[in-house]
Amino acid sequence: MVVSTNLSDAEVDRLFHALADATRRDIVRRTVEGELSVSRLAEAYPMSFAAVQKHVAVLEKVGLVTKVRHGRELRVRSDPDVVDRARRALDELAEAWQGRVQRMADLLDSPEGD
Amino acid sequence: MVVSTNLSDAEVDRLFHALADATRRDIVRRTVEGELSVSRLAEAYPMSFAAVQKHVAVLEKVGLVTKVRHGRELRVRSDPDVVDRARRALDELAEAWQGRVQRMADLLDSPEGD
DNA sequence: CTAATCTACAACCAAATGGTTGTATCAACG
DNA sequence: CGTTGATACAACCATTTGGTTGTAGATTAG
Repeated sequence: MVVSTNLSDAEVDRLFHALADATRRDIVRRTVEGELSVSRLAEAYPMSFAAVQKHVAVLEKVGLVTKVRHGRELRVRSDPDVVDRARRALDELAEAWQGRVQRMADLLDSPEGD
Repeated sequence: MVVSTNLSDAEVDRLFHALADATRRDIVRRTVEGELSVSRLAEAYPMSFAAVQKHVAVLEKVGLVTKVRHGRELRVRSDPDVVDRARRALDELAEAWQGRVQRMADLLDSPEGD
C-alpha cells in the first residue's frame, strides 16, 4: 500500500518552514552523505552546540531526520521520503498551473464586468 | 533560453518561508485560477484586509505573484516559474539521496574509527 | 566509583512574524 | 468638486524564532 501522500496544511507549514533555513538544509544534505552525531554537525557551523541541537529538533519534528543510537552518540540521518512529500506539495501547486492552461479559454475575460 | 536555475541560500530561505503558510499557499492557488484583487482575496480569509495585504507582499517579494493594474484595482496573479524554482531546490536535495545510493558501498562503515 | 563525552533541556534575549487598527493616497464616479 | 472603493503604509502588540549560556542526565572509559 502506498503511503498516504497528503499532508495537512499545518504539516506542510512545518515542513516548508523546516526547509526555510540554510543551516537546516545543509544538515539534511550532510546527513544524506552519512550519519553524523550532533556534536560533529555542531563543529561545522559558526554557532553553539545548543543552536544546532535546536535545528536538528526542528528537522526531527517534521520527520526530515531521525536519530539512531551508536554507543554514546546519537547519529542524525535524513529521511528521503519526507523531502519527497514536500516535492509533492509543490507539485500540487504546479499542477494547478497546468490546469489553468486547459481552462484558459474560459478565463480569457476577467470574471467581473466593469 | 533557460532561466538560471540556481538561487542563493537567502533566496531559497525566503522562497520556502513564503510557502510555509497555508494562507499564502491558498492565495497562490486562487490566483492561479485567475487574477484577483487584494480586496476579493481579503474577503476569503478570516483576517483583516491589511493582514492579507502583508501576505501578498511576502509572495510578491519572492516573485511568486505580481500585481497588474486594472482600473482602480490591482489584481494579483501568480508566477509559475518561481514555484518551479522551489521544486528545483528540493530536487537538489532529492538528488543528493540518489547519489547516496551510488556511494553506499563506500559508506557501509561509519567514517570515524574508535 | 570517577572522569570525560555527548546529549537534553531550561532560562533568557533580540529580532522577525502575523496579526490588529488607523490614517493617507489614488483612481473612478456623479 | 466631493464621495466612494481599493490600496498603501505606519504604529502597535503577542508570539515565535534563532541564538546564547548554564545545568543536569546518560553512557562509556579507567
